[in-house]
Amino acid sequence: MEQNPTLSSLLCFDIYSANLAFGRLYKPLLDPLGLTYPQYLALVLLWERDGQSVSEIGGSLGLESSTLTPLLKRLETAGLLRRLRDNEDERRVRIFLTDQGRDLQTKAAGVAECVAKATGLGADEAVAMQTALIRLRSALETAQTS
Amino acid sequence: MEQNPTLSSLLCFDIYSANLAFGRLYKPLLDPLGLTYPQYLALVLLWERDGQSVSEIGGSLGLESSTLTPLLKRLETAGLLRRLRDNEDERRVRIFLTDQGRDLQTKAAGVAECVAKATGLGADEAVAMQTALIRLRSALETAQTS
DNA sequence: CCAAAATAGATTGCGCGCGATTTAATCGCA
DNA sequence: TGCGATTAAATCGCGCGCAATCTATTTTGG
Repeated sequence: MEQNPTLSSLLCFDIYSANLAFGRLYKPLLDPLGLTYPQYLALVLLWERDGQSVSEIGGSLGLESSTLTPLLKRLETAGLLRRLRDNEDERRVRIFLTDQGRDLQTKAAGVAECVAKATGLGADEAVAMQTALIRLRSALETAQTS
Repeated sequence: MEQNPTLSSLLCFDIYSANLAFGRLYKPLLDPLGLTYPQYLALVLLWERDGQSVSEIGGSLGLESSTLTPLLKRLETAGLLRRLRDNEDERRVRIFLTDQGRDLQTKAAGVAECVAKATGLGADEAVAMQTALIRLRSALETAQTS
C-alpha cells in the first residue's frame, strides 16, 4: 500500500530541521543577553503578562513543569525574575519579572526583528505559514489524544 | 519602529511548538519499537542507503558528530547497526544496519503513515508546506552564515 | 619525505524536554 | 468535619543538541 518513506518525504523532518535552524540563528543573537532560545520564549510571554503561574506559562509554551521549573530557576539565578508562592493557593508559584528582567526587553528589542528578516518572508507570507502551522499543531494534538 | 513581539506573533514559536507536537505524537508509536524520534529519523536515512559515514548522516540530518555519535552508539547497543572504521580512510566510521535493523523497517512501516494521517493534510497540502519549510530553512541558514 | 594544516569522530559540560514519581495544598463529597 | 481525590510544582533519570576540545588520520606544501 504505502511505500517506505524517505527522510525528505517526511513533513515532520522539515519541521524538525527548521526548528533546529531557528535555534542556531537565535544563538548568536541571544548569547550576548545570556539567554537560551527557550528562555527567550518564556520571557516574551512574561513581558506580555507578568505574574503568571508556572502552569499558565506551561500551557502557553506547551511545556511541562519538569521542563519549566529548572528553566525558571536559572532565570531567577540570573536575576531576571522571582518565583513566589501564591498566597491565594499555596500550590501555585507565580513568576514576577525583576527590574532587570523588564529592562532586558529593551535590549532584546532587535532580536525578533532580525529573525523575522532572516526568514525571507513578507509579513503576509509569515502569517499564512503561522496559520497553517497552528492548524497542523492542533491536528497533531487531537490525534495524539485519541 | 517595531512593536515588542508577542509569543503568538513569532513564526519560530509555531515551528517550535509543531516540532514538540510531532515528538509527542511519535512517542507512543516508537516506544514499542524501542526507538526515539531522532533515532527513527536516522534509521529512515539508513534504510534509504546503508553504509553511510557519520558525517554523511550528519549532513542529511543537520546534526553534529557530538549528537550523532552517542545516538548511533545507542542504536549499536540495541543491536540495530554496527559502526565500522572505513578501510579507505580510517578517520571515517561507516554505519551498517544489522539484519535486526533492516527488519525493523517492516515493523515501523505503519508509523509514517499514521503520522501523515494525523497531520490532517492532503498529500498536496503536505508537499506545499514542505516546500515552504525547505525555503524557510534555507533562508535561515543563509542568514546565520552571513 | 616530512611537518603543518585539515578532516573525521569522540568526549565533555550544559540546557532543554519528557515520563514517572514525590510532596504539598486544595477540593469534593459524604 | 474529615478523608480521599485532584491539582501544582518539584525532582530524577535519560536522550537529545551543541560548542569547545581532544585524538587520530589524511592531505598538502615545501
